[in-house]
Parts: sequence; structure tokens; C-alpha cells
Amino acid sequence: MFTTAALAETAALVGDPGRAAMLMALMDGRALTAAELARVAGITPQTASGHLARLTTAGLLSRHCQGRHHYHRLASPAVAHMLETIMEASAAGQALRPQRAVVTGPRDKAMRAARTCYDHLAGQLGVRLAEALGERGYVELSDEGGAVTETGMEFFRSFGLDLGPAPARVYCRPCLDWSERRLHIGGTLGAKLAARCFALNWIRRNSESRAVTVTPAGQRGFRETLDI
Amino acid sequence: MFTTAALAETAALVGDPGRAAMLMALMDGRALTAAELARVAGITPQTASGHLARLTTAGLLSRHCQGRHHYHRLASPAVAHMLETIMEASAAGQALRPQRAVVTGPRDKAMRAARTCYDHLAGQLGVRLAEALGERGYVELSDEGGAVTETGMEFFRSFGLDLGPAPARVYCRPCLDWSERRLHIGGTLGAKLAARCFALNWIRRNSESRAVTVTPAGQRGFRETLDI
DNA sequence: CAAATGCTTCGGCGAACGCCGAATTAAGCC
DNA sequence: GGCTTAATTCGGCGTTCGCCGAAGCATTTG
Repeated sequence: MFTTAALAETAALVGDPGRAAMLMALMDGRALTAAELARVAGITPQTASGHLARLTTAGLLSRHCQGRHHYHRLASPAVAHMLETIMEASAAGQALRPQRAVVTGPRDKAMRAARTCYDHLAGQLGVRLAEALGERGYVELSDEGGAVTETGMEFFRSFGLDLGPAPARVYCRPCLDWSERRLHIGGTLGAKLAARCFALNWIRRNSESRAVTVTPAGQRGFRETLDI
Repeated sequence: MFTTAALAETAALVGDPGRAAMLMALMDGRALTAAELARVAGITPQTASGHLARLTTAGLLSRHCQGRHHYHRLASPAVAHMLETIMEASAAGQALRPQRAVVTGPRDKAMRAARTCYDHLAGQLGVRLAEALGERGYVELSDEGGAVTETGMEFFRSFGLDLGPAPARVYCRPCLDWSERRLHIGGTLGAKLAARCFALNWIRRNSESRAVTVTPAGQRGFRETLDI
């Protein structure tokens, strides 16, 4: 059947360690060059080139050439969503299995603490953020959907977020965190929230990974506004 | 890094045509025996046995032995969600590519018309259902979340659905249909809706695939209640 | 107890694919 | 025009992995 073949094809593309590493590196929405991607994947440029070509023709990546640099990014949020979902199912599977010792290096630690999830915040920071917003009644989260409350709308506006006209009452897609196994806030609200935190210099991107670090200003800001 | 390896591992499991076919066959939430799965995948039982063992130890499937029959089912809704999301990203990728001729056999046609998506309805029927419910103001859908309205709660109760106590206002997770590229209703509401339609004998499972057929009673019922 | 059925394990075959070295093209820089 | 760097293409090597035939366990049936 047609659909099954497409499923296997796409999954097989993600199923290679080298390609998976490159896709993960692109999870924060930035565009990286072929050489950078080769490095994070731990393979030679010529090997990476082949992988990138396949990912691009499959429509998982989009490329954009500028001079002699070829920039690659995820073709759509759908791809990022797919990757997070695979990690989620994977984590759910591991949880059921006998606990294999998971070696958590410092890199992993930073990722678990705070990272970007395509365009919004995840990790412990994302979870704490979602909890604090929930406790204060600014958003209502469940496994299945999320909603911004009236007081939440006011709060976000005062925080500098333009959520647009009111009609779409539901802005936030809850997103199950694969390291914390708890909900954090994605969707449009999550993206705008993350962007605002970057703009306020509360958090800063890590140059090497999707991990983000909370700045001193951020420590203060998060404590003052949400007590987290 | 740990997380990347897990991503590749899980994706590689889905990336084999045989395993993908078996997973797709389990997408409607039923449990199938090893022999049945071997048949749908077009491989011999001993090959299927190996695949099923790997999928089970990875936590994607759960098995449950009854006499000499070994029943397999998806380990969790997270796995079903992952599969749908991969198809979605795959479809999005294909849409960007030059239109390759997609051969749509009668099997595909039935699938596109109406099918189950783990526990709720998808395909053209699912989309029409979502549209009708939206037009009547029973649910509010967006790409990011969905909500049941007050009048919707009444309607669903009158339709025979027990949605439980009111607190969780948001019941329905919109689910992007990979064949229609439009939203349909998943989540708890979607599952209960589908179950009710089966109970009313409005729709019937196809023995060979996830496709469902609308019965004459269903034709009448859908027209009378929602004019679809 | 013997036969049949469903499932699994083992062993070897073959194809697919990831990998890199070497060579080629293209863009910037002196 | 040379030199460096980025990216790609090509060719061949090696491993991995899916596949099936044959055999081995369990469970049900006569």
C-alpha cells in the first residue's frame, strides 16, 4: 500500500544515527551549513553531503544556498513535531523496560535543564514555566489541549506578548517533555513566550546545542514574575 | 549523546517496510496475532517473529499470550501518535515535491474515505464530522487545540456520550489528517464519538484494514443529526 | 500418546547501505 | 591568475540486516 511505504521511507531516513544527529541539531529551528552538520554527526563532509541530499529530496529539510555555504533547516514545524513525537514514544518505551543505566553527561544535564523545542522552551525550565502559569490560572493544560484564560490574556499582554485578536481562545498546545515526562507549553503561545524571554535576555542560546542557559537577569525575572 | 541514539533506534525500527506494515495494521488499536501480522506484512512467520520481538523489547508493542496465540498491540497511544505524525511529516514533504503520480487503488480509496486513527475516526468522514461539529458551534478547532463549547456539551450528552465531569473544558485534540490535510477530532472526545458510532452501528470495521464503512443506518444518522 | 498448530530460534545467504579516499566543481580571497 | 575553503560526485570496501529453510518448543486436539 502507498501509505505504508511512505511511513517506512521517512522513518528509515530518521533511523540512521548520522542523519538523526543532524536532524536533532536542527531542532531549534536554526539553519546550519553542511560542514557544521557533518561535525555534529561525527562523519566526514562527503558522507554528510549524501545524507543531506536524501533528506532534502524527501522534503524533511530545506536548503538555501548563500555563496559557497549551503544552509540546511528543517523543512517545516511538522518535521520538528515528528522528531519530538518519536523521542516521546521512545522514552515511553524505555520507561516500561527494565531501567537501563542512563549515562547522563554534563551535556545531557544542560539539555535536561533547559532547551529549545523548535521554537519554544522545554526541559525543566519549560515544565516549571508551564506549572507556574497553570498554578496562577493563566493557562489550563491537560494531556489533550490547552487554553489561555481571561486573566492569562491580560498577563501575557503585560508581559509584552501580542497574542493577536481574541477569537482563537486556545493558543497553547501542550507538549510532552521527553526528558521530564511532563507537559510544557508549545504552540503559538510557547513560541512567543520563548521569543520574548530571548528578547529580554532572560535566556541565552548555547552555541553548541539546543540547551539554553538562564542568565542572572532571567533568574531575577522568572522569580519576580512567576516565582520560579 | 543519549537522546540522539534513542531517536535513531526507534525510527530505524519503524523504518523497515515489514515492521511499518505491521505497525500500521495495529493502528486501529486492536491486538493481532503474529501470523496475522506476518500476512499483512507479506513475510514468513519466522521473519515476523524476529521483528515482533524487537518491537516488543523496544517498548513499541506489548504482547499478551493466550494459549498458543500471541497477541500484539501498540504499547501506548504515544506510539500511535508517533506513527500518525511521521505520516504527516511525510505527506507534508511529498506535497512540497514535484507531484509524483500517486496510484490510488480501491484499498487506498476506502482508507481515504473513512478509517480509524487508533481510537477515533479519520479520513473524509472524520474531516466532515469535524467540520459539521464546528459549523454548529459544538466544538472550536484550530491547528493548536480544540475546545468543546457549552452547547456542544449538551449535544454530545444528548448523543449518548458521557464526557464526565465538566472541569476539563478541553477535550478534543485536533489531529491533522494525512490524506485530507485537514483537521479532524481526536483525543477523548474523538474516541468516545467513534465508540458511540460503532455502538449505534453507524459504521463498521473493515476486516482487512483500518478503513471503516458507513452503514445505511449511519448514512441516515449522520444526515439527521449533523447533515453530513 | 500422537498429530497438528502457532510461535520461536538458529544458520547461512544476499542485497542494501553507510562509510571514507580521491577527484571535481564552485565560490571567495590574496 | 593562483590559493584556500565549501560542497559535491564517484568508486570500492565492509558491515549490517532482512530474509527464508530447517529444526525446536509450547499448546491444543483427536
